[in-house]
Amino acid sequence: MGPVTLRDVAQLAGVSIATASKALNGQPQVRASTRDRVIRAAEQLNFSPNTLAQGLITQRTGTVGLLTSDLEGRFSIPILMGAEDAFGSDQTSVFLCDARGDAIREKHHLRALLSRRVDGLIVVGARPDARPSLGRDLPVPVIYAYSPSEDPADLSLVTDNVGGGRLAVDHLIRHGRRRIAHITGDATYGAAQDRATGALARLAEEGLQLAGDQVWFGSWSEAWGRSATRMLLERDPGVDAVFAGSDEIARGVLDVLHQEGLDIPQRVAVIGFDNWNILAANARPPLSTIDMNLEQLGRLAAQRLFAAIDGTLRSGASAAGASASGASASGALAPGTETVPCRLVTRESTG
Amino acid sequence: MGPVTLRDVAQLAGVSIATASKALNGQPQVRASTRDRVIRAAEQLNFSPNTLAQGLITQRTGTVGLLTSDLEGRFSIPILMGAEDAFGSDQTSVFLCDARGDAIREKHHLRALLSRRVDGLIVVGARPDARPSLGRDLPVPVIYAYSPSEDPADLSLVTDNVGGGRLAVDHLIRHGRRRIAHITGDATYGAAQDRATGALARLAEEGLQLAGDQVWFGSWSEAWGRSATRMLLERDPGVDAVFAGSDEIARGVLDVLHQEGLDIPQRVAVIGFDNWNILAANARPPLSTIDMNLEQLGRLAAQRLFAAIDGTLRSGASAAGASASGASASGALAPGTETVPCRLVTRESTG
DNA sequence: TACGTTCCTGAAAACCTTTTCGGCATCTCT
DNA sequence: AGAGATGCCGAAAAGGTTTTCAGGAACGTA
Repeated sequence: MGPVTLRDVAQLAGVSIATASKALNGQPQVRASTRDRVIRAAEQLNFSPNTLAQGLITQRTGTVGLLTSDLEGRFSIPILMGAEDAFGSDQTSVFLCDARGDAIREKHHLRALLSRRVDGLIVVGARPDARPSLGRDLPVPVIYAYSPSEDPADLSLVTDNVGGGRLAVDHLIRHGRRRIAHITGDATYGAAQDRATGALARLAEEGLQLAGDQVWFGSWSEAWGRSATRMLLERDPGVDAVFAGSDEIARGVLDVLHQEGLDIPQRVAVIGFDNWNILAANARPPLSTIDMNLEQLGRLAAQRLFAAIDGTLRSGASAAGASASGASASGALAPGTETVPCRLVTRESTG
Repeated sequence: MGPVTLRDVAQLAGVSIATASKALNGQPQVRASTRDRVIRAAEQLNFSPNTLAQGLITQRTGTVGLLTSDLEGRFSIPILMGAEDAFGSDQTSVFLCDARGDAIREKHHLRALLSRRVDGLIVVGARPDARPSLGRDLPVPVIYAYSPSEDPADLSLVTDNVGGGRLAVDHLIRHGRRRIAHITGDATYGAAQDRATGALARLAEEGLQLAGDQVWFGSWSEAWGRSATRMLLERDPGVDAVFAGSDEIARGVLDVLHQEGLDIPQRVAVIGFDNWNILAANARPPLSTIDMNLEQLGRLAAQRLFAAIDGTLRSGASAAGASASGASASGALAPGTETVPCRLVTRESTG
């Protein structure tokens, strides 16, 4: 006995397959009593429709592919969660594919997803810098999240790193800090540059100079946070606040400040970036930080994608005979780069 | 122009759909020259078969569901990665569903996955303790990873926490430590109990007592690691090694040891648990720890699942007429709980 | 030449659902 | 009572593939 099909339900209810289908899908042309009979039969048999067959005919599978290069990383997961709950579990299921940063594997996954007839794709990169586009002529809409696409014709959703940097420094200034340093990660990351840009802009508005007279670029590690802090204290012992480019770096900063016996936040305030909970919330003292709102970014990506899917379906249906203009489905997506603002999370490290 | 179908390929190659199908699937009853023509046509059109249609007829979708309750957590991700690469991206795609720890949402997801006709399921819990079974009469094989199922008829794959505890203490003993303390997390977690059990067993073999005369149960946080260490040092100042139940706790331990000016590892060695890289590798000094081999666990889960799927298909096919014994597909899985050993990762915190 | 093999190909059924459209019965209105 | 409208239902096609089975061609043999 295989799985129960619509035929079984129809038979039990004493109607045709067509009627059973209409009854279960809420089509109006079914008498109320008939509908009830069908629904009861379906419940009794614990019927659930075969989505493969549905997808085959409706040309819509209710699945999306999430193509990431950063599974172990902390970026794709919140995005995934945001996407998941925006889609709603009954409607849409998510295929998760990790390309491990390998372009070939990515192509493989892409092909597999397309042959599974996903309705759309979300691409999540491993770093916030631009990444190659999957191409313009895909049969489904694509959204790039976190890492923007290099092709401006694609729709990308990214964190507002400039705004985040500004937000961090603004917070420090509001707490009366005047001698603010910035220790951050790898200078080749656009995110590092952007955060520094935002920070400097806010300082300039206030007529302030950066403490230590430079942005301390290095690596995204606790060790770099430690050594940079030592150098900083040597060059500018009067520093009263540090904006760290990541929570990891901030942990290193805290560590050295403790060693030097400098009270936090009395003597020096510290703010991080990422709101990586395990690091920030457990720090001593708990770390104020900038949250990139990645879940919101994921939700937004899902919403945009949804809209695009509906759009292509409608336009695809109506334009089928009228136009054969372009195979691309991305027409439904307003191209460009959308920016999601950051959010300040205050804890005790800034008072 | 919709997606290219087998009909298009057949037409271009000048054969029937049936022949095209056989040619592409490596069926023997096709002349070599014909096969070539079909393959070239398929390549030229960039054909990829509609997996929905394939699944509909072969009764096999090449998809599995991964049902987790711990997405943001660090446990499901490595397992997911292990599963992903064991499946091989061309063959199998993974639906990822996060139930957020809610049983109702889990039911929802389960229903959705079944109606998508996944070939199998992997269930990953949020804590290492037993969780309710999804039930015995599911139409596909199910494997429980990390959290075992409460039903012994299911197949569960879990970490060997007892062995891990033993491994940690053994490592400390081999480095000449005799006064070993154990600070760990919530006593209601089976994992905490098991790790302690393993640790105590190894100590007993050596005729040693636990330093501080007790296992320090508390919470899985850095803060607890700090306060427990202070209490420990007060009660037993001569302690020369600490086995922490998690890397978070270990970070707290390190912190206080630094404050007290006790050299690590000279004066006190510290070992953690989890090998949570961001915490362990960046610690000062880098933290020795126990790795739970979660990726391997994921790979193993995928392999077992694969075997079960093949098994049910074959037996399902051959037994279809002969027997109508049970609807359950799990007959192909040897039930019980399989245990995956832990692995020692040595860094500088133990010398 | 007639017949039996062996090879290859194609028509058609099957998988399960949705949707269109024709048809029957029941009403409504004159 | 007859004509038209309305409400419900079912037959059938469609979606893209796999697989079975029948039949045609080519070949070898008697």
